[in-house]
Amino acid sequence: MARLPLYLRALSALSERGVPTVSSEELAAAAGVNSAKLRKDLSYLGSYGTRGVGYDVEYLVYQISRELGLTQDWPVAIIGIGNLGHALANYGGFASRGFRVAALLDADRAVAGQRIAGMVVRHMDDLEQIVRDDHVSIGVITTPAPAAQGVCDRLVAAGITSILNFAPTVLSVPEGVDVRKVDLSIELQILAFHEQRKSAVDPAAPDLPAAAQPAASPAGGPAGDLPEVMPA
Amino acid sequence: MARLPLYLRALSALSERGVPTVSSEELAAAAGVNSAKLRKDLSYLGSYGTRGVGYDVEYLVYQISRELGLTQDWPVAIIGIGNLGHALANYGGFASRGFRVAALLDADRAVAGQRIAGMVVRHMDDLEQIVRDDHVSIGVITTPAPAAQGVCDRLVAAGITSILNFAPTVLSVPEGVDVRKVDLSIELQILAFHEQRKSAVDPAAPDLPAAAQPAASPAGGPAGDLPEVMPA
DNA sequence: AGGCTTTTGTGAACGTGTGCACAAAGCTGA
DNA sequence: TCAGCTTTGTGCACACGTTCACAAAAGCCT
Repeated sequence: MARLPLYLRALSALSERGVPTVSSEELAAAAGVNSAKLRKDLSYLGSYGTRGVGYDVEYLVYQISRELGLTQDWPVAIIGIGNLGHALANYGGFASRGFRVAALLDADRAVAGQRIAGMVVRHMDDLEQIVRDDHVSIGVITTPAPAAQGVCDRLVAAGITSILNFAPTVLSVPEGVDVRKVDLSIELQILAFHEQRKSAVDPAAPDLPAAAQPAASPAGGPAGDLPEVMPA
Repeated sequence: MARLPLYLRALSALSERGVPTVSSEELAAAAGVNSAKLRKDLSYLGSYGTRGVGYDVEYLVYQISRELGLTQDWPVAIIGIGNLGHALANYGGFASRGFRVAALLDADRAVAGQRIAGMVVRHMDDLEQIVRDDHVSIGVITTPAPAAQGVCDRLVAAGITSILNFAPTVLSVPEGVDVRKVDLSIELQILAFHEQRKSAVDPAAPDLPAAAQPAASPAGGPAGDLPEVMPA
């Protein structure tokens, strides 16, 4: 389940405060979910609670860590050392939970060779060798969108089956390869959508702005030209 | 719907290539979804397709942009100018679609005053004033986790009702405020989970490691001490 | 020892989202 | 004008995730 990491984080916080046991109600509140859902999720791992008492925090932390595979470490390669790749390389959150940044790669030979976060950036040419030698199991793509699919293909060909994609593209991968995507502009657009709904009292935008009539569409127009219609 | 931004991106790409119309089948493939689902999503906006032909690309781009509220621009404030905040400030993906970084803020007076991405970083003390004067409608939290809830509360008090949270915490907000979260380590943990499942042939970790027996738990232990059990 | 309280684990109802399949609609060409 | 082809829009069934509600279990207090 995709909620286990959330529970794990809440449990870790409790653990640091020295709390020995926690009820499903408390833990659910901390994770922001329904308590019945939480119990069902945990029961999927086995019966690790004690009725009338709750769950043993330390024990549950271990069980979830094990289920998530965090008892081993996962070497991660970051491909594309631009703004975001740079930030991720320096991000402390990786190492804290079983993830280790094993390699940084970039297609630009001016970037390759630089030291970032204590590591030397390698060139894309070495991708296959690095993946093999360092047993990299997870690839993080932080390249520009046009390069993402090509990088993805090379990662898959090199044997990687888990990819975290920050590039704003839909990656196509063969069966058996997991891709998760993080897309900032999509998140913002969803927020904008809801924000607009809240202030829906304003005069609604016209359904058929002259600039966007479907009839006689310019067809070949080099586009990018969003109609600049700005409702009042 | 949360898929509209995906469609919009695919449509924009088609638009740039000068494609005049597109069928639900093609667009669905580009967005990586089922064609029936796509048609249903689009029909929710109204009947903008032509049977036997497909959808007019430019027209649909406009309709979706309007639905998402992208025909107006949304001033965004980034709070917490660390690695990630720095990267986001320089990220071009914001401006490209109706979003404008209106302000950068940080609690550290050594950071406030610096110029980043052509803007002067302001101090947190000015948050309320900045939100009011610049009509900021979306707050992006890139602070460390412990500071996130406090920042969130101040944003909400200042009148912001949409928050994009990068800090690894569950934010609690009053009714009517939308929070979306982007959590790198959760994404990685989900990948690790599936990765472990794939290689599930390895000798399973023990169910009851001595280090994590629930009986006689150390209780007050200052935790953070994940059992260091590493199966084999 | 036995009843009372607390809390888990889960059966069952509910709601939502997904995908199939097909009729209606529009275009094209003769 | 009309037949035939293409593609949308949607009714329907299904599967999944969510939530309620409660019985069984465990601890505690008298």
